Amino acid sequence: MLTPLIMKLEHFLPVPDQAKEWLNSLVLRYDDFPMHADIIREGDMPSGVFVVTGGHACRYKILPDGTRQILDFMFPGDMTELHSLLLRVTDHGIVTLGPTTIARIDRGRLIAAMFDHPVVAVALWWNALHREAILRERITAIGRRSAYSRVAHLLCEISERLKLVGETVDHSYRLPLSQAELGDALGMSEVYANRMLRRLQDEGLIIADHRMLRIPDVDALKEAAGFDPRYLHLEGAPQAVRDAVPRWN
Amino acid sequence: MLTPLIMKLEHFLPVPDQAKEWLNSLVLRYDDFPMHADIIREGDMPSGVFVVTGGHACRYKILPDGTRQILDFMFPGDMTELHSLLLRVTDHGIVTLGPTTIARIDRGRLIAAMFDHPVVAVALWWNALHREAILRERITAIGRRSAYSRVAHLLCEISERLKLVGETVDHSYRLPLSQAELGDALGMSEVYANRMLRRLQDEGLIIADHRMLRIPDVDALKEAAGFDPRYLHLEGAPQAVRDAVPRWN
DNA sequence: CGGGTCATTGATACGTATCAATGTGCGTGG
DNA sequence: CCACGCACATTGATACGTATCAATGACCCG
Repeated sequence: MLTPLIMKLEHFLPVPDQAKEWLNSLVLRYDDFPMHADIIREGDMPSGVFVVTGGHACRYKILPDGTRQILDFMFPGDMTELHSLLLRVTDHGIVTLGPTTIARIDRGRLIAAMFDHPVVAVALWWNALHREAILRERITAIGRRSAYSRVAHLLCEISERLKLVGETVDHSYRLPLSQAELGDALGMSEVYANRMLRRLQDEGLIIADHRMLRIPDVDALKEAAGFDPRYLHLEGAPQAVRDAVPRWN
Repeated sequence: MLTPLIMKLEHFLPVPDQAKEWLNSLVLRYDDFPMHADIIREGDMPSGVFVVTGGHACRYKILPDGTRQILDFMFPGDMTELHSLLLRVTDHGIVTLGPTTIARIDRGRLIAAMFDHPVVAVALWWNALHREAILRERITAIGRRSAYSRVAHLLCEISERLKLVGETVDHSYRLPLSQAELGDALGMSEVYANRMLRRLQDEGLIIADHRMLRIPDVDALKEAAGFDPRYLHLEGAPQAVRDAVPRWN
């Protein structure tokens, strides 16, 4: 079931039951991947659209010298774009962070029938803008924030994103990353990522045990991170869009 | 006229004359801005869609400590997304780098009538993917490349992007940036950006005078940059899309 | 119970920021 | 037409953030 995707879209705009069923009907099949399995390799002919329905993955690039940059995370509800239709090769790979389930989507029907379900089309469009905003914020973080703030910032972002799909319980969640992966995502070394995490703990901003993370004082962590959640655009659709929905059905 | 936008889209897919006229008919008016003028300020209610038709601008964010990160450049032919329709506030500003002309687009007609011109819809979609790929590559560069490679890489990217809209003459072009702006785009200080440019010159990889830039040996510069142009997706539409176009008209 | 992945810590090297000063070109007003 | 001011480029000296290397410890799974 595409439940996480629907949960996410509903934060933007209420999705009618009929459209939910339609979305679910686009699933061709579900595939399970083990930890650290490539779903897409850079330079592949892009494959179809898919949605993460369980587990966690990330987009990444490998540089000539072998280092890796993680570009973005894919949590439940996150999906790939239509690269598959419009491009000849992918410019990045996607790898699982742990055991992961994806739903493969019928691309043709998705495109063709989005016209029949404008609510969904609009919600997916919002989703694309949301994703792009996350990329921009990552650029800002890596370019201009200290390592310390960057780690804090990413922890805030992950918290918000997991909350969208119900993977947090009051400001604590299971962090689906190793410290090496955290470093690769933030453009720093594994060792330094460790030190920044440690400092956040020592200062009481987070409580981490194994990979369970608790944020005792959200505002304090946001302060350290310079985190302003507006870039995630979680306020829901503007009134003009809500007003237009009935006309679309 | 939206000539630069059309030039760019045609690198992806031939655009019928009729669709070109239609695109041009969407322009509500043209606005001129002087150097260093804000077109959009962060936190504004997003304004409509616009296309840069002359001059150069950039998207940016300002951090709490006053530093700036430039997120992306907007060259002729580059346009804003439909933030205006779906979001409540913008998450970044847009400022001109020099005197700049923009074409304001009739958003309503753009959306409504894209259905009538699927070729344009698809080309604009490609354009969005192209832009997103640039953001991902910037993350990679800032996160994992040395300052030296980053500068070289950006010079390569700008060269390719300006070539798309006819602003290069065999591997030389006018760089529309100050060194401070270069630093802000690449997450480094102005002083260090200067030093890396200088080193590129000393090593004969670029020839720069004022803001005219010549690349005497493109392959050498690409080598230093670790630049692989595939991420720009300039190969044009896959055959499947080209085949579908006649059906859409 | 052994081997592997992941977390942790210390010592040291190096890339890049910062501060401060000087140089260069250019537009503007007197 | 010159002189001034201003933005931008350049350079040197120094401080500091972060990478790297290397070793040890903790945990998990088969």
